[in-house]
Amino acid sequence: MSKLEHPSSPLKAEDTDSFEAVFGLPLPAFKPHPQDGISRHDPSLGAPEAWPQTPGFKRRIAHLDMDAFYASVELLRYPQLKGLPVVIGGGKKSLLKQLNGVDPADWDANTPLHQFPQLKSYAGRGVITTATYAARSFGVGSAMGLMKAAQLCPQAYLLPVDFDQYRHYSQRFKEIILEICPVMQNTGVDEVYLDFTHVPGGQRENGLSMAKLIQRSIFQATGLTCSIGVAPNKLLAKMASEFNKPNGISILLEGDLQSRIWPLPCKKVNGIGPKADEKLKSLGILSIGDLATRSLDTLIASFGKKYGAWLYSVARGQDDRPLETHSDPVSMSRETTFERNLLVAKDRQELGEIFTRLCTQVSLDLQRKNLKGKTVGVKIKFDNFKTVTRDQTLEVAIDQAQDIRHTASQCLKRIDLTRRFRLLGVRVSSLEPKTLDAQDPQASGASRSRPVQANWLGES
DNA sequence: TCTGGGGTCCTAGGACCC
DNA sequence: TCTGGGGTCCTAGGACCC
Repeated sequence: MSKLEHPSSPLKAEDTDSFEAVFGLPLPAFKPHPQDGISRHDPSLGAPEAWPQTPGFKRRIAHLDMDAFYASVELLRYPQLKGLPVVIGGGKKSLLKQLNGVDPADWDANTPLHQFPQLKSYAGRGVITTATYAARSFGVGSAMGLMKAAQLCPQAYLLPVDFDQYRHYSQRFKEIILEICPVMQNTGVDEVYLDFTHVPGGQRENGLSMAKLIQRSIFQATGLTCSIGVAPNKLLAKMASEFNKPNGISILLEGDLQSRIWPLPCKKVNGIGPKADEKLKSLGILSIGDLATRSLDTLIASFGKKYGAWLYSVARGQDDRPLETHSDPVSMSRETTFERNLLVAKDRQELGEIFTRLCTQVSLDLQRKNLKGKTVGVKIKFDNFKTVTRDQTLEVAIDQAQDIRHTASQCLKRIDLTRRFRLLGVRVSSLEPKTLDAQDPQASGASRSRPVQANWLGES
């Protein structure tokens, strides 16, 4: 932190002069901050959608990733757990409550350690969502079953997920960022892409100054740390943000491709998952450098036209995707894994209640976002983990729970349910904004035309 | 006592239309 | 009477991401 240029050093002339030369405007949306004199974005003047591609400007794209976000937020609330192994788990709240008789709602910064449940006293389904770094050193991590984690680290404390809290901190750190760099792409609660290219000071030290400023501003405002990678594009920035975790910054230049990217295993690329990685390995391609030795034709022959061509460009560090500063939701869904596998013939009542609850939740989610959708679908995961989906598209978009439930039960009828299953899900897609015109007769059309008949659960 | 929940995007076949 | 060829929409499944 000793070499910080911000906030004390004045803005250099080149930062603004070139901006003015390009836009013919004196930095309309930026003005010096009264405290440090650094130009900050003024939200009241509106944010640009994206920077223009400008010859002479080095594209400087950052990827910012909060460190162990959920777990770190929990540690802010329960500092007595700091330094100890803690996992945030998908266990049901009621289960956690049973473990030691203390309701998580009653925890606070003074709760003694013995009132937090530990993995060793947990029995049931569920996986880890996030683990603190102390817990990760035992080999436990995201997506691992809680029971398996209990074997590796029985003394780890187990906390329930609290999405409201995470969303709150998510908004907070993104507000901080937007004050400094207004071109931001949301890619989840705990990470964003940023475009420093034309932000005043964004080119300084190839983006290091700006990354430091953002990192420190977030820490001062929230007490949370993050890691930032800055590179010529999103592909490389994403990888760079992992180089120096936690609380690190990595700056990647064009010339660093061979030395810093090629040695990495293919799996590190955002978009190469377990399946593709297996296939690459079977072809003798272990590292990104290996990938770069293969011809375009070879890769297309093995992976298809689109994915093969994408792999070819990935190996060369090429990626010209712009940041997407807006996105409309495509679908909304709710699903749940039961505490035990259920059978329609035996568990009709329980399934009916779960089904209704899922439809109601999706309906409320849609209404909260002022959306409705034309396609309704269901998902079943059987006891053997085979997943099937069915969906149906309606003439009119809907958002009411009973309409969703009616269409979803039509879908369920098309699935053979003589086998036990572990998960039920309900989804609405083909979303469109809800018209605010209350007079619209179509708004309740689906409900009106709904035939009254027994559905798959034998209810009316 | 294996294996969550909420998403996005892609593919591929069939229906249907011009 | 051989295989015409676009285009779009719908559906099911699957890979991948956080």
